[in-house]
Amino acid sequence: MELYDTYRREIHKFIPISKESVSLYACGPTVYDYAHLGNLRSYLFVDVLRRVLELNGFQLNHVMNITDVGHLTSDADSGEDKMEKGARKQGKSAWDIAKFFEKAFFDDLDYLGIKRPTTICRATEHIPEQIEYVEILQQRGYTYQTSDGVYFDTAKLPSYGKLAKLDIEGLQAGARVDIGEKKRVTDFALWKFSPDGQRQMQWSSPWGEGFPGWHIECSAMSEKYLGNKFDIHVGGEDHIPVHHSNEIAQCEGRHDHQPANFWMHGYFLQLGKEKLSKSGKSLLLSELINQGYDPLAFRYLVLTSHYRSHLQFSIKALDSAATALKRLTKMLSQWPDGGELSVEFVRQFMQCINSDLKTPQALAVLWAVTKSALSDADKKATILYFDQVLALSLERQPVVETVPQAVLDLAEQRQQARAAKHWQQSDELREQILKLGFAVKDSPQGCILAKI
RNA sequence: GGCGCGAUGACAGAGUGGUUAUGUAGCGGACUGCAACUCCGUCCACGCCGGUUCGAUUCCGACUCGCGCCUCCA
Repeated sequence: MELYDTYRREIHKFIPISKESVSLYACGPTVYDYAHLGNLRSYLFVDVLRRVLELNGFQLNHVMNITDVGHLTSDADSGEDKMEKGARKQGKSAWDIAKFFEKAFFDDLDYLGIKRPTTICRATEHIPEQIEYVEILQQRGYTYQTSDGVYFDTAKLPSYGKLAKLDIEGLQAGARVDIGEKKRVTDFALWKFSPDGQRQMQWSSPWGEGFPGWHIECSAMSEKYLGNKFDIHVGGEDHIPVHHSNEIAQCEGRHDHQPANFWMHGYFLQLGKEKLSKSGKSLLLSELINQGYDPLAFRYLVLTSHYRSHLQFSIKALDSAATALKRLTKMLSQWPDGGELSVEFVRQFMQCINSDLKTPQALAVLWAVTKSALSDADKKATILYFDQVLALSLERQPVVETVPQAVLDLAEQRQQARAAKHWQQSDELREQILKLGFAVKDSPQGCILAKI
């Protein structure tokens, strides 16, 4: 299979380091708030990647971090701590906040059919590893200290910023934030001293009481669980210029090479003209579920676009995805089991997904199967094979609704009216049933009631 | 201000130097008491101006517009 590597800006054949398993590190959430739909798109991308690798026969060693340390509100290493701010707002401890939003995050992943990583690691549970990492960088001469922390000296690394094609001079000139005591705009904190007053989260270190910088946790934990060279590192596109550039710098500072063979990035979901963000506009999966949407309709919508292009979210687009998904599950539920895979369609499907995860084309293959000359049983078997990657739960039976007695009574009355050809009365009864939230569909076997 | 990316039909979104996905919506028809569902058929596109070419939506250049990052962010 072939995957796009941001570092080389090219598609390359994927060859794992070990035949035993694929090592995959995914940047996880900072758990100080709910994940919005944009965040979730990124985890859907990782899930598709993982399922495609698995369908190709690879075992996965999938590690994801949970950033439960506060850090600061800006990459300029200044401003207020997000976690502590959230804690103060809600009157809870920073630790409680982290635990609460971590659970909410995994609930969302479950709704979307996203597989859990094989290893989940929390930043607060790996403080010694992070301190050790900084110590080694210090010994190797890549750090300097200011009044508020220990910083990585990016000037010591000629290759700094290659991933993002950063123009250091340009950044320096165009910087919109005060760089404080930092020597260079791209320098970043490895360890921060506790500011005035006590923080809820702080630890002792060779440099004093404080807390780790944002980027060091990923370097320390990926190395602990996957070694200093692993197969794939994934994250959102926003991580390219800062977070991942800094992770590479840290690894090069310690090992003289960058940590991953492939860097893959999921692109943003956009809401109209506005970008989703945690501080500004946000849209939650739980809101859609409360409005009656199947969460997997969102998954379908995400699959209709390629992970490396922006996706314009709208309720209209979600509706069209929901309709398409409903039609598919309905079709599948009416087809018999026991069919055989279509070798040709499976080949086409694999060709799509193995070519840098082309899920839009893969869905087109799926629809081609539904319209093909195959038997219904073979169509079903083939499509369910695809569903190992799509994970749209296409095999589920349509939900059996509990219909209130009042609705059943009205439906019975309507049947009688229809039998008597009292069409006007029949239509009025249908209106009444509709107001109670049920649609009426007549069939030769009687009428079918479906919740709207 | 600096760096990068993109402009495809009503919407979302693929792809391609000539045969122009896919889904939803629309339209026409079948079915239905009327609908819904389903089925059959069908319309609509490649921002603008030049260039290369037998031929460009696809390649190159300018322009216009939009977006992302350089604050938080997936």
